Amino acid sequence: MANSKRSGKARGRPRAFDDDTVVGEAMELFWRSGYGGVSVQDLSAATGLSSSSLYNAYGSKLSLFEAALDRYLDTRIADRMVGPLRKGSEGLADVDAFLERLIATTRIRPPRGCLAVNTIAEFRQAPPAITARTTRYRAELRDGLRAALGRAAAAGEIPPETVDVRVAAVVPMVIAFNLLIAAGAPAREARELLAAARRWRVAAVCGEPVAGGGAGAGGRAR
Amino acid sequence: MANSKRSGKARGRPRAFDDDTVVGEAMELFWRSGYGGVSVQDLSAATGLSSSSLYNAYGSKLSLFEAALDRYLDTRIADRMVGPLRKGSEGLADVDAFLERLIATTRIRPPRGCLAVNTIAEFRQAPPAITARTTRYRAELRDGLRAALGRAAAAGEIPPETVDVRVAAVVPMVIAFNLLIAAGAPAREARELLAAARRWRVAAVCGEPVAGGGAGAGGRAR
DNA sequence: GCTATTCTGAAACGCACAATACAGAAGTGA
DNA sequence: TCACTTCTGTATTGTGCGTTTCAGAATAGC
Repeated sequence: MANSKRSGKARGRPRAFDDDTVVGEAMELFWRSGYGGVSVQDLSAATGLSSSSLYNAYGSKLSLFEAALDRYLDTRIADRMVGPLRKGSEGLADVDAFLERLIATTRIRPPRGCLAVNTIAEFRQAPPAITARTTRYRAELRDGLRAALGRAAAAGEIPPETVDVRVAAVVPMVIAFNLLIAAGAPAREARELLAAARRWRVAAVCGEPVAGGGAGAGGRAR
Repeated sequence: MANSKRSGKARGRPRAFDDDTVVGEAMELFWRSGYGGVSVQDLSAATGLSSSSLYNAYGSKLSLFEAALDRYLDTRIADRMVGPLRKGSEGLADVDAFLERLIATTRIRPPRGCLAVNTIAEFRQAPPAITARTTRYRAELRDGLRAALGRAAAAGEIPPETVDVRVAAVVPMVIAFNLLIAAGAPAREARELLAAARRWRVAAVCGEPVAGGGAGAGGRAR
């Protein structure tokens, strides 16, 4: 029944493997090849554990994937990527640094994108346990950007009332960027997208209202 | 050996099904559920053909998928979506109409996105026959946008030297839009992306040059 | 020591899948 | 008519998958 964490008093034969290591290996595997691209045999080979041990500890392939995804969100996203964004001391500069960090992930060969975004792309109708985690990913992203842009507004870098629309525009761009990277699209194309995100970060596009989205072929600039 | 097209002189027992209908049904199925989400049994049930007939006619599930993808690219993309873009008589207005058409696809329930983009997202390392078709998709998109923006430049709507950068920015946005739709993201989020694409289409972002850096945060800054 | 509890490894299970074999049906041209 | 070619349905094959079974090994508390 999926006791991935043993209770405090350890009775019986103790575990011969380290839980953190196994989840970490699984994360790497799922990150590189996707959920469907990794078989239990692959997990067994990578961790050195038999399938019965894996099932005894984690219950199912999907449960192990959930643990790996949690690990990814905790360490890679919450800590490494959006942590500085949320807890930074600057405004727009922190957003720039975040986008720079994103671009840096491009250089890994072969490109594996972002595990959370890959998961969104892979599952057509994801089970609730997965949806909850991809939702968390988007929430982390949104909150981090909102915090940084909030500081930017407080510092007078941007008008405060434009924070929300900026966040709403940048979040999907970040997701799209990662999707393109994982899909093997030319890095040049993906970076065009980030350049656009950077402009959204910087300022309201002049001449056209930031909010509204529609308005046909609205205000022709120039 | 996969005679999906019978030669002119029909000898032997004639086919009892219509090739176009079968490929069309397959396209709908793959579009809705993805390549991995459709089994040969599903195809058999949807078309009314036995698996042996399907294999006799198309050779393999992948070959049938290729035919369905070709059909999709021919009818939905080349004809319906980018046809008016390429052969239109206006400039920016044609681009607007194209984006409007894109938004209209959002209203279909459940959202199935774009078959070509879904394919990009589904295949981690796609076989060459698939890659060739997704590449064609991006080429169609790029050429159509380039044609319309070229007319816009000729009409004086935009500076001619900015055509290429605009195309390079809008194409990934369209792809990203479709990916978000297929992933079940809130339509509102996806439309934020298109709103950004529309601004890229419309004009140089005022105050900031389209290419290169302005205001301290241009594409290459830092 | 004993007993209870928990891990581990080899093997196997059931299932769904893509793909095939085969024999008969249904046409063709001569 | 005949011989020949091509389609079609039933049944089956082989394969890989996630998962389970089970017997034994290892350690805890008593």
